[in-house]
Order: sequence, then structure tokens, then C-alpha cells
Amino acid sequence: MVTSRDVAREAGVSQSTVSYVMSGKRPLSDDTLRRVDEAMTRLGYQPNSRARALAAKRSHVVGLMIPLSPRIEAASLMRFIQVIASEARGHGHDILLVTEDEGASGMQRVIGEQICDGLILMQVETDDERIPVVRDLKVPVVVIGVPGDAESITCVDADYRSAAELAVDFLAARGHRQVTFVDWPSGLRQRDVNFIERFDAGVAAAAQRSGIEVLQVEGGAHRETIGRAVRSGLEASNYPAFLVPDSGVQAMLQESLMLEGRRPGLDVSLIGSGEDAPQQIVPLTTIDFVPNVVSARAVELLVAGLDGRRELDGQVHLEVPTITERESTIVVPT
Amino acid sequence: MVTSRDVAREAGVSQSTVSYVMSGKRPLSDDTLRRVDEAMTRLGYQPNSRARALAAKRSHVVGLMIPLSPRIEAASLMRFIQVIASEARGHGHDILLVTEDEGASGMQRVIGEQICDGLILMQVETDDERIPVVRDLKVPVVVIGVPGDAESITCVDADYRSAAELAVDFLAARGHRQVTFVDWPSGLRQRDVNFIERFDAGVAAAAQRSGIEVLQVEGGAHRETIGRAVRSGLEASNYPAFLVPDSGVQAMLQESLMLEGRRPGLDVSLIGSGEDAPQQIVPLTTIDFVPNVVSARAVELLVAGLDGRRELDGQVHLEVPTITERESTIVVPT
DNA sequence: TTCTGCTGTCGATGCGTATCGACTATGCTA
DNA sequence: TAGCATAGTCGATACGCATCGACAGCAGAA
Repeated sequence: MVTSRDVAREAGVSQSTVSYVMSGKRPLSDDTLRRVDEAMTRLGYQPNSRARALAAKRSHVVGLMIPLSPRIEAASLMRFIQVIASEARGHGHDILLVTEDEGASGMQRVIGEQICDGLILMQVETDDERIPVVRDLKVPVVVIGVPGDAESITCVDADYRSAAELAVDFLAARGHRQVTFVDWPSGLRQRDVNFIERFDAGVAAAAQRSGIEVLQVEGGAHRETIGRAVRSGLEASNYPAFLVPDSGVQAMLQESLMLEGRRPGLDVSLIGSGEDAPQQIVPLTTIDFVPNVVSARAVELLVAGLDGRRELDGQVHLEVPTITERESTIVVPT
Repeated sequence: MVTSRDVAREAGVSQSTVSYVMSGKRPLSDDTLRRVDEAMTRLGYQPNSRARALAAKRSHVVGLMIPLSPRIEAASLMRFIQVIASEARGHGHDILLVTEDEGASGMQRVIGEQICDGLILMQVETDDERIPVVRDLKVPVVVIGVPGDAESITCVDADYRSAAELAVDFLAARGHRQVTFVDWPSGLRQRDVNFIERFDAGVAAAAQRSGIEVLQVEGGAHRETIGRAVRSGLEASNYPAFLVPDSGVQAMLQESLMLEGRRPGLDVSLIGSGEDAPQQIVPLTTIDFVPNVVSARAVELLVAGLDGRRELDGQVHLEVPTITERESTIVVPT
């Protein structure tokens, strides 16, 4: 193993000078700098992260707690993980996986044993047992999702309320006077995840504002349920519009529509979400809940906290979703 | 922070004794053991992993390199990750994420800087740039998938050949004389992933052995392609059987069949694979490629290598898949 | 009795880095 | 010319633990 001491000897300086070359915390002559740099490359020096972590009390490792049973589709979850990992890397940090089956004690372990400098928690629910534990941890933690009691917890999430408003406004602007809101699966409603309530509130607010009538129908990945949803929607208006935030059912819904002889983008509007929406038979106009923006924000907040650049503010940070228009929405003739 | 020195003082012993209590590497009197244990719980001692790693030259962290664009469905990938993480935990190790966008140099970084003790690589392809690098790393590495040149590389994968044989034999045993093999998507064939060849070989071998005729048709997630596949299959036999190893298309295929007025398990056999197969309209008989067995095996091999219990053997370890019979397969009347 | 071997404990040292205080040389101000 | 700040470097120490060698006490063997 090549140590900083070896580099020092090779460059004819002291070990501490090598350390200062790396950190830049003391002024150095150009000559010394060059000689040390050369010695490093010549010897193929790589600093030992263990020694570094022990001495500096910083491991540059961030714990990421991933959900056991994802509420969201696995593809989206993977997306989060990928973005978080590479963003962290961009800030000089690595990601340690903490699985949810360890429970809250997993957090205490990785922090107590000082494996990680900080934590990111994914998919925090309204009544999440991890939240009180987070408050007692003496390290920076950023949470994805919004717990019921967010007091002094730094959270990041998509702004589901705005998302709903954007979608309803989008339909209103194209002349729809009615929208059929195909609900999230009931499992989600039972599990206490408040982004649903926020979405609901957005739908209601936008509908009221623009005078649109909302028909809320049951969702869930059953053919019959979706069939019923479609039929109700078609009955409700001459120019039906479907708002389907749950990406799991939109393929089925689209097929169901076609069985009824309707086609999104031709005589029906359909707004979906998710990664596979562009690949549907009719590419869907979608709500993008900007998972990569949310992930990047979480990392950035945490790293800023770790580097002491900015104290974690304990606030809720909501990232604004966007609507991408594709071919599944129509303009109602006036 | 509570250190082992604090515990020692509290228990009235030396720091080294505390260390020996934890490692068990020297005999200790029951009395000392008890006093130290009590002192630990009283003070809430948690050993500092940084110091531990520096002194012992072992961090108990394993690097896991995850693919950027998963060949397999994301849900399956998440499954791998979850199992690997919790198995590793069971062996006292944590998982550090290394994303593929860092390339092979990512491995050199986490090993060179001694962040990890060893590595697991996922989704290794036939001609994988990481393999030569792995050979030069001086640490244990286990690879999931089988590279073209597996010389001195410890690999774990599902036995795709056996899987294919099992499936064909299964159909033969139920009286089918013909099977329509709906191919993997062409993207997979282009990307050099040799499990496909192994599967092909298994199909051919079993077909020959049991005198079954195989019709290989194009796969891929397009409605028309699948429709064509279905029609070809239906024409080919009075008692058609479909073998559909790619889990991405099976829902579509099943619908396609029903459009033709056929129903798996009634007048057609259909063998699929993957997590969502039991939730299909007709629950599918599936090939289970035992991802959790493969993951667990990879971890176990690696950890055995790390603990010095067993040298990594540089061999290919193939785990035998299973067939789970559900409702989508028929018995052909004789 | 004396020697041998084992049990149980301790002190000292090292792991590789970061950082603090101190020191020298240099150029500058008064 | 004395005094002084600054740039540039070094030596020593600490981080918290694992481990090695040493040693005391005690049993049994010779």
C-alpha cells in the first residue's frame, strides 16, 4: 500500500505537507506542489479513506434508507436511487444502503458506529416511526416525503397539490368542463401517505377555480374496476377527460377505452404519469413528478449540511412538477 | 462519544481487555466478561467503525455495482438489491452502492481507497469491460452473470439452460408435441448477454430429447409482434403451448390470446416468468429464475472469501431454477 | 521443590491521516 | 537597522481500536 508518507519521501517533503497539498488548507510553493503531485501519480497514491475518516471525523458516506415494499413502482424507485447515488458522487460522497427491514435501529447503528455522516430517508409516511428517531440523531438527515409532524425535519417532495392543479387547469384550458379522476389504489389510501391528500386538495381547488366538475372513481389494477371507471367517465360528458395519476393502471385504462371504441387524443383526453407513458399505444400526456429533481435536491441539502455550508433548515421543500403534452389529450371544440 | 477506553475505565479493566471481549480472541474470566458487558450497556457503547476498520484493515462494507440500464425489469433488480443488502447484513456487512456510470474506475476507487473489502458486480455481460479490471483487483469479487471469459472469475447466475429444459420437459410431460418459443426482445440478443444462448441451448436439447417440435417466433413488447407470435403459435398445433421467458410481454400475450378466443389453462398452455405472473388474469405457470437464491449465494461466497473461511474458487456457480405450476397450463387429452 | 504450560490480563505500539503549534526565510515597514 | 508580518514547511500528536509480547498466578508433572 502506498501511504502519504511514501509520497512525502518520494517528493522530499514531510507527510504533513502531502496532506496540505490534498486539502489546500495551507499555502504551498508551486515547486512543492508540483513535486508532490508528481510523486503521487508516480506511485499511484490513493488516500486511505479509513484513516482519513478516523482523523477527520468524516467518512464522506451517506446512508440511504430504501423502502422494503415500494409504494411507487420499482422503476421509479430505481430512478431515485440512481440519481441520489450519482448526485452524491458528484459531491464527493458515497451511498451506503440501509434497508427498511432493519427498522429505525438501522439508522442508529450506521450513525452510532459512525459508518455514515448523514442520512437520506425515502418514502416517509404520515405517521412514520422513523421520524422521532431522526430528531434525536445528532447528524444531518433529509427525508423524502412529508411526515405528519414535519417540525424541525428537513423534507423534500414533489408538490402534489400543484401537480393536480396543473393537470386540471391543463384540461380546463383545452375546453373540458368535466374530468374523471381515477383514484389512486386503495392500498395507498389506507397506508397513510399524505401526498394523496395533497393531490386531492389540488384537484378540488383547481376544479372550483375553473368551474370544472370532478367525478372521482375507484382505481386499482383490476380489469373490472378500470372498466367501470371508464364507463362512468364516458357517461359523464360528451368530451370526457381522465386524470390517472397512478401509473400502474394507465395501460389498462387505455385498452379499456379502446374496447369502448374511444381513443385518447381523438375523442377523449387522458393524463397519466410515469416512465412508460411515452411508450403507450397513444403516447400519453403526463404529469412528471420530477423524481430526479427531488432526489438531487435531497442530496444537495444534505451535503450542504454536512459541509457546514448551510445548516439544515427543518423546512418542507416542495418541487414543482411539470406537465408534458403528448398525444393523448384533445382540444374540445367550442 | 463513548470509546472502548471509557468502557474499560467503567469496568475497571484495560482497553485491550474490552477489545478482547468484543472479538473473543483471548480467554477471559466470566467475571471480567460480565463487568465489561454491563459497562457497555450502561454507557451505551457503540464501537467506532472507522477506528476499527483502520486497525483491523477490514471495513465490513461490500461494494455493489448496480447497472445503469437494467436488462431485467426494475422490480426484479430491486429484489436483487434488497436480498443482497439484507443477506450481507446477516453476515455483518453493509452495502455501498457503486453506480455503473463510474465505470470500471469506480471499482478501483472504492477498493483503492479501501472503502470496501470486496465487490459484487451485477449484470455482467459476455464482453464486459469490468472483467479484466476485476482480475487485477487484489480483493474478493463475485460476479452475477457469466462473462465470456470466466477464467478465474467467481460467478453466480441462474442456470438458464436447465430452466429451459425444465420448461420444455414440463410441457412434454403434459402431452404437448409442439411449443412456440416467444423470443427474448431483440435488444437483449444484440447486447451480448449469454444467458440467452444458454436458454436456447436448453430448449433445443430438451426438444430433441423429448421429440417436441419448437417454433421460435419474434418477441418484443409490440402489440403487432405479439399478435403475430400468437397467431403463428395457434396455427402450429391443435394444442398450442407458449414458452415466454421474457416477463415483459406476457400480459400482452395473454390478452392477445383472449382476443383470438383462446384462454391459457383451458385450451392453450402458457409458461411465463417473473413477479407479476401470479397476478395475471389467469395466474401463470412460471419459470422462477430464483433471483433471491442467486443473490444470497453471491453474498455467501463473497463473505466466505472475506472472512478467509474459503478462498474464492473462480468457478461458475449456476443455481437451478424451478417451475411453479399455476393455472395457465393444460394437460393434452390423449 | 522446580520446571512447564496454561489462563487471564495489561501496556505498548501501530494503522494512515489531519491538524496544531512552531520554526525559518523572506520581504516589508518604521 | 531593528522589528514584524507573511509564506512555506516540518514535527508531534491525536483519532479509537486491534494486536502482540509480556507477565503474574496457578495447576500439574517431574
